[in-house]
Amino acid sequence: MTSTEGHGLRPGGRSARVRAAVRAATLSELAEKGYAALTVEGVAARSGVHKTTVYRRWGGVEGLIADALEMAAEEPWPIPDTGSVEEDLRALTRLVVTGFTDPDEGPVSTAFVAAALQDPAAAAALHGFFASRHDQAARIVTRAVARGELPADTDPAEVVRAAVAPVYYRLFVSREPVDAGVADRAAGAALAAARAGAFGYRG
Amino acid sequence: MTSTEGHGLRPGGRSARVRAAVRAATLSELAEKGYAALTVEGVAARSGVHKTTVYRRWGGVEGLIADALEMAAEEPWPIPDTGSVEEDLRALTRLVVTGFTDPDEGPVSTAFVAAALQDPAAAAALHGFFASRHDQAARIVTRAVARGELPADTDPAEVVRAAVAPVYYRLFVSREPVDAGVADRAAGAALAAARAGAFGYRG
DNA sequence: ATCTTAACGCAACCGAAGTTGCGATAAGCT
DNA sequence: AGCTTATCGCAACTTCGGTTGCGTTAAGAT
Repeated sequence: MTSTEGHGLRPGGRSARVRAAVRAATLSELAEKGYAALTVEGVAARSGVHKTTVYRRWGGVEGLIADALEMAAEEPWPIPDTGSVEEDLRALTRLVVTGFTDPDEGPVSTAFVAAALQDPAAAAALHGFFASRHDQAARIVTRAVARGELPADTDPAEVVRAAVAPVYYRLFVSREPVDAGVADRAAGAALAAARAGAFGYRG
Repeated sequence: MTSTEGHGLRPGGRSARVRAAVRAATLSELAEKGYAALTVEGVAARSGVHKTTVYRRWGGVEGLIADALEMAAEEPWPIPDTGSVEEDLRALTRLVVTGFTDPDEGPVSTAFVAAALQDPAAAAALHGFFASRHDQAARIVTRAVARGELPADTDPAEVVRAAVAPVYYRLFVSREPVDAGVADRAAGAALAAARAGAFGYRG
């Protein structure tokens, strides 16, 4: 865990290639067939790596997901910085909407949530992923506080959660359609609550 | 679909017994082992019904979930009515928290969300379930509007969504712990936004 | 009471996911 | 270059979820 490539005990040429091939194949399989149809044999066939190797190094489907999640958590996020909290929050919630409705990345993102619901390791990985996202997105709020747009004792991560939560709620719980309008209203509501001081560290 | 028991073509004694036994076994299995471990064979063994019968009438695991969901959607919900929106909303979000963290009903509720993520039929059933819940909970807001506690053009269901969404977000997406405090803050934020007019039908 | 047939039980079968033991390959070290 | 051993490929096996064909039971109608 010291370097970027810190999983295998022998991270040299062959193992690295195997790892990269399996990771890529996992993402492709998820994008095409979704989580329900993700199988070790499918990933093995697509990657050209033998299935026993995949079973040994990743343990199974859950391991593949967890690995892909850790990879996804590392790459940074284009946090908006327009100079206005309102615009920033709207851009943020719209980013979430596209991330889950886009034909390319949508199935993959959805697969992460689905996997977390069935495997503790994937759940832990997802927790880490969103902790990272909260950290990054919180800057939107801290900047707004610095500009005096929001109360000084506002909890940044809490605003972020309130903004994006309704989008996720419709996507995965109530199963209602989501679009840019939903994103905008969610961002607006979170902002209104923040302005009213609802996200202060003391109630 | 005319009567309460409207699925089988021959709803008489035996079929009804089979149906009830399978439904009960499904809920028990979900509560004990969770959705990931839910199998037709397990339900068949526990219910005393042969597995071929279960496969024929329910089609598979997804059908079992969808059936259980429809059953759950029918039973009403103890919507709070304390006379204060703030108290009502808090009670509502707390109801959600206990519904998913309680050792008994928690795994079953979670299973419904998990199943919807993998099967379109379960997703449709879950959508219907929450549409019903929104309808029932909206009364909290309509009463508040009638009392003059909230703006007249407030969208009731939108307030409900905003109140409960952060709880679900932590449960299934960010994987953060939830308790009564989280429930109270989520209700408070939704209320603050509603008072500010963020849930008016016109932006 | 009798008859028709939908619904169920049963046993055998099929296929794919997951496991195991062993031999082959190639990192990484001297 | 040569050696050691972690890692991978391979084939056979096991297990279990799911399917099929057929005989049996009992619901519902006359």
